[in-house]
Amino acid sequence: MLTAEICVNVTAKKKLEIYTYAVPQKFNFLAQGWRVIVPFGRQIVDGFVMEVKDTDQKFDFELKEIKDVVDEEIWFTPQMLKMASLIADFYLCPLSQAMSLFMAGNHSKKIAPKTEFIIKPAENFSEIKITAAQKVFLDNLRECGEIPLKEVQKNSYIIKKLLEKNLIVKESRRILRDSYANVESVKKEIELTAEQKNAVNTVSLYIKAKIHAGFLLHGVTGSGKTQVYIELTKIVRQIGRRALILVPEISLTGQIVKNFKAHFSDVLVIHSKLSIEERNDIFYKIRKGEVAIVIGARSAIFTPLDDVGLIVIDEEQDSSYKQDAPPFYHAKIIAEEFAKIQKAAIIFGSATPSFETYYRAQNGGLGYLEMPRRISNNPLPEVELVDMRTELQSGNRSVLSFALKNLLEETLKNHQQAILLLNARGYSTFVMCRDCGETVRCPECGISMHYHITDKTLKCHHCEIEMTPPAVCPKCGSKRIKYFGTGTQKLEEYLSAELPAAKILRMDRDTTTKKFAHDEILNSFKRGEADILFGTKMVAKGHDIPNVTAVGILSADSVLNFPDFRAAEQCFDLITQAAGRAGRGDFPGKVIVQTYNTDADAVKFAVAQDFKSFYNVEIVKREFLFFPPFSRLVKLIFTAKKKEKAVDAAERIVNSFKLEVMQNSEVRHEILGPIPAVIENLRGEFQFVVLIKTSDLEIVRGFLRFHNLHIAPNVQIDFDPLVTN
DNA sequence: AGCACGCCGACT
DNA sequence: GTCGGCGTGCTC
Repeated sequence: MLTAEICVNVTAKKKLEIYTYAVPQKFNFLAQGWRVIVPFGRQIVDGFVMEVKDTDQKFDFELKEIKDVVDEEIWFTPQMLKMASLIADFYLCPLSQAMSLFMAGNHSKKIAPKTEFIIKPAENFSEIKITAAQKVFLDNLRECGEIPLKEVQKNSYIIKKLLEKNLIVKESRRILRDSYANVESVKKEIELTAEQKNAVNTVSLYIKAKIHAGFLLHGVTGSGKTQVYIELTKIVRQIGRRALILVPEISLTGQIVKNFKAHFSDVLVIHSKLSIEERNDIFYKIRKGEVAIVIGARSAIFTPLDDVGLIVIDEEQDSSYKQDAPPFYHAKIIAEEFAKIQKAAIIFGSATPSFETYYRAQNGGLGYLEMPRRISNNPLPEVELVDMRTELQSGNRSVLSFALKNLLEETLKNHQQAILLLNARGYSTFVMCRDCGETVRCPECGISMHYHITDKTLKCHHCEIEMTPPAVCPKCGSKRIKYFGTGTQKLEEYLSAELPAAKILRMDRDTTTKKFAHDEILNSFKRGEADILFGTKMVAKGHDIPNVTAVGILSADSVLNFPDFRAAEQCFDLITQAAGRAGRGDFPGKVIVQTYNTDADAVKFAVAQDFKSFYNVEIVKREFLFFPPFSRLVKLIFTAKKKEKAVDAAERIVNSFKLEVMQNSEVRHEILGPIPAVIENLRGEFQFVVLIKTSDLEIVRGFLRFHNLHIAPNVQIDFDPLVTN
């Protein structure tokens, strides 16, 4: 009897996840890597074939039969299976969860490829008499080779007759969708700077020799990192290997995709907004070897792409490379493992590298390639710091300082463009009762709700809950309810009032829900259809618009106030990125940074555009506090309906860790907590956080396994968390 | 995820 | 004594 070992794809964490199923005769072609649909308990779930055996073994239970197959071909290559098991081991997650990363969403239904009918001339046919019209049609078809049926529908009678006479045949053909097929761009041959050449030459040695090596490409904004990626991809193509380019978000892919498409024909783009069906088509093309270059957001590492010679992680410090749901993977870590397996070069590109990456580059873990100058020797923009406290004292209660307002007016007069960054969307950022000080908070998670003026609702930006604003204060009954704080919607109103001549364009999550909304907004701005682009941090990233000469950062410290050890690093990054949008063309740029916190190192050094000094100051604190890069972090999140239960479970683990690991360990560990999570009560569940800092991740992993935390239902494990609370 | 099994508090 | 609370375990 034919049996299959199936890894069942159910969300629960369990001890066992491989089950034996009977293979019905009609599926006797099944082999490792197929996706199938199986009955499991009372449910119907999808599963992955790990092994097929022909056995006469007796089972003390009755085997169930595989119900159906999902795809038309094997889904998982051996390479993908290897990566999945690596991920499961590293992140202590179920294998099925790791394997699910290599698919578009979960689906326990068959996916039919999109097909169309084509007609083509029959190969063997006997000469028979046909009408003149039929002959014309047939000759034309022989000329073309094949024609989709729907394009010649008006000739349906002729086609019917020709089919009857066996002179043509009808076949179904798979259609492969590609929403980026029509992206076009002009190829520009550019003379590389000395630093670009040096970077290309260094890395290309490893690419040509097919030796794994990692590099930090540390280039200031506008130094031409993309061109380095393109030159290296050319070398990869010359030796017949493939390239994988990871970018943080879809908003960023537009620019890079265009640049790559100008140089290469076999580029494909992957991101999470593609439909399941289109993603399937893309995987099909990759498996068939028709694709040499894949560009995409973090999930683009989960493809069948093989024989990869180069992996690029652009803007490697970006937080979107980390998944914020189990298994909490970081694309950087997975990409580097993939690079080792492939013997590929991996490049981490950034203007403001993460401290972990920079530290590795300083200590020999990565090659260090520096590009401290902009291309064509454009100067970095001039940056001015404005203290909003003195602004307030001199009677300016507006969100725009005098200096920034002047700069905007000046920019408009010169027919140049400006970008404004404000890290809050909605109209007002909080709603408060003037009499008792009560603020409206989200009933699910407890963070303050933002007022949105377009639909006159309060929205929680964390769990997207909406409600109508209260007419009277729910606590004291007062009618004196007021809206405070400025979000992008209020800024829009303010800009129209203060600068009536300016055409303005808003970009935040509310205006970019559609598939290509980012590109549309940025392209419109690039064509000069607006003078000012303003919005949340997505306005700060990646794009290259030569006519932008002014940048305003309305509240640089909004990031700084997060209670997290990486807050300063992120604040520095945001200011640098935003400032980097200015002065990329023929005119020099000017940046105004507004802050209430002029003394903060992150703000000071970002204004001076001095990454290295900032790093040198900040890294000392990291070492003292035993934070990364001096330790690895593991965050445990304990959840329970009753507060005491979550706390008890967390405390037991903290005590065990101290007793079993810290007391007799030769290397340094620290454990903090349990502390209530920032959002303590999420959907009626209490969350408590325990943070482990360690110099040996393997020891911690062993401890977690020993206590079965990886299969405990009320615990989430986050390796290398981005935030500690 | 669902659903059965099983061990402790409030009721006819 | 029993009805039902939901904590725990199982699904080839």
